[in-house]
Amino acid sequence: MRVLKYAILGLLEQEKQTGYDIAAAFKGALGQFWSAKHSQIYPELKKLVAEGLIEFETVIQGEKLEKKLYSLTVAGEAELKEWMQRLEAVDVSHKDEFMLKTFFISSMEKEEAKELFSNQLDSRKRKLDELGRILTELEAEFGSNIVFSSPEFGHYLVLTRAIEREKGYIQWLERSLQFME
Amino acid sequence: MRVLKYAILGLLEQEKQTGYDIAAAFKGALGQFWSAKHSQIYPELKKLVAEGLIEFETVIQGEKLEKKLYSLTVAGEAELKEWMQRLEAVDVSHKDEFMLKTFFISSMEKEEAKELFSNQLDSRKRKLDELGRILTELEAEFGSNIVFSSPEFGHYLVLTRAIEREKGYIQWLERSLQFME
DNA sequence: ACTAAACATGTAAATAGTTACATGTTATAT
DNA sequence: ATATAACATGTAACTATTTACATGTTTAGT
Repeated sequence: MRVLKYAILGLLEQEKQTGYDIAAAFKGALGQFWSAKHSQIYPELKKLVAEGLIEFETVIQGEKLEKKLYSLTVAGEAELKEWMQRLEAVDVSHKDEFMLKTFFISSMEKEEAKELFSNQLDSRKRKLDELGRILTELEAEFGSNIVFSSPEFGHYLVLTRAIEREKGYIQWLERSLQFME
Repeated sequence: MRVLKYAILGLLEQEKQTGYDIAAAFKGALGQFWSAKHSQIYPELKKLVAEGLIEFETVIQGEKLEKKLYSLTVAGEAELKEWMQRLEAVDVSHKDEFMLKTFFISSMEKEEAKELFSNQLDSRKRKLDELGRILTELEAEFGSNIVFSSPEFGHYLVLTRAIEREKGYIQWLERSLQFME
């Protein structure tokens, strides 16, 4: 499927940037739904250059640090657009190791299961707090007038989705814990 | 992490079964959160036998079809238990290609974006219907008295989680579409 | 001046997962 | 009888991803 290819094309469409910047982007809100390590990014960038979808200019940072600023070619823009418009089927298995354990819950003692769920609940709550803080920052910077045409609309949508996903998970964990009483 | 290893151990703890049965299990509710193809399952089974975590007896089906019924060894049971009790950190990136596209939504025309979201909404609604039917079947078979000690409690929890996940996704899609008006 | 964190780029080796190749048996419906 | 779907097991090749190895520069704080 080469999804990383499109992730990179999409990021470069927003802004000229280095491989390092791309790796950093995956550490933000985007990383909730897609990410890759630099060891995967650099070879992919090389491949995309070879395919003529992106190009780069070498820029000197400070005295001698050479960094590569990548940008989309016309062909790259076309490929990105084609992928964006594709209507793909919903993929089934969003892998989740915790839910795999849950499936096997009958092999556990009730107290063990409760501990497992409580611990997961704590982690999810902490993550929700963190996401809430990021949203607050975004709203502080752009106000509540983020609409379709705003460049940060995508960021906003992804954040709200991540937050609601956590909320849903938390509710389910709480109800499941009650169920175990 | 070798999660497939634990998926197999967990399934074998519930019941003696063949590689084919394991592949079939991933096509049910469990498959919403973990799955693997038979081409990954068979080599993993071989590896687990070599490690002494599972063993098999060859059974003749009909005239000459040899099938291998796998079961847990004592060591396998211990490994499964150890994994079940592990309190692991929530992993960040649950990869979702649609959300990746969403992040890049500002590169689209509004009408294109609406089509993308409407299409996703339809798929999600169809999936929700399907999951609802499976839950109805489960409740028809076991009634609403599925409690912690029931062997189908894990199945029930996983199904309810899958259903609520879809509901949350659908709500977010609907609100996002309204936002685009 | 010095140090630590952040910036910056790569490769190698291993593991995980998918698609394609390959084969044969058994049960069910017509 | 016969065809089809389901049962059953494997390997090969490729793609995707992670962990580890490897190196060097720049910026910001003390």
